[in-house]
Amino acid sequence: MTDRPSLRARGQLRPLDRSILLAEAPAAAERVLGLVLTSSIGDATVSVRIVETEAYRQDDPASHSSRGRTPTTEPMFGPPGFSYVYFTYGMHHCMNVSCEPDGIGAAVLLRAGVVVEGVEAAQVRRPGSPQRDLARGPARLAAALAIERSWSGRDLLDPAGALRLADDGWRPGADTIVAGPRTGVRHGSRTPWRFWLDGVAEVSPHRRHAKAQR
DNA sequence: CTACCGATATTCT
DNA sequence: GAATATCGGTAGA
Repeated sequence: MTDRPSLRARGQLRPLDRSILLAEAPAAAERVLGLVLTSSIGDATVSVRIVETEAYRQDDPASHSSRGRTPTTEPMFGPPGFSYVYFTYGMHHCMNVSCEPDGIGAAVLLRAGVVVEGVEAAQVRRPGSPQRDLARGPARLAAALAIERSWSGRDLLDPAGALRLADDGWRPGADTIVAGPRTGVRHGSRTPWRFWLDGVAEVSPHRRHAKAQR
């Protein structure tokens, strides 16, 4: 069980080394756990500590990049450390961080976070939500941080950007990271490319795709 | 807790 | 037309 105080404590934010995202998507997805994503979109600043991720690669039928480079999936094919935001089910946005070298279509989906700054602003964006659920799930996380598709393709490692990913000095212990099958995917549902921090209440409940196969 | 369902836009067949 | 990297509601165990 990861102790709760460590999830909320904040040290000095340091810029990330882009090379940590140069890794293959599953390794990059593990490395993103524990990092802090900050949004200064609109008139509020909201930060979350990432506690759940999923890896998507080019040779993977569940990945948006598997059917080639398109204008929407372009950020997945660019250099590591850029945002890829997609719109799905007619109403939800989801946020990814590109990984792997320039030219390869891969990214880490940010599935859940603990709000460590700007709880009040997040509550305004997600009225009626219990605090635990403010960023529990990829579309909820995007909503809490006011991320929409216009924020796709941004460099998250630019310390002056409105959307930025950083390390505040806290890192999860290797023995607190758990892996399992990805949530809601129809193809490739047996690949254990979902990663989360053990025992953290803000991790989203696992949902199988209704017609999951392979 | 699990299971189902409807809402809804973009992309693919 | 059909499918979808989801969510929030309701119903039931």
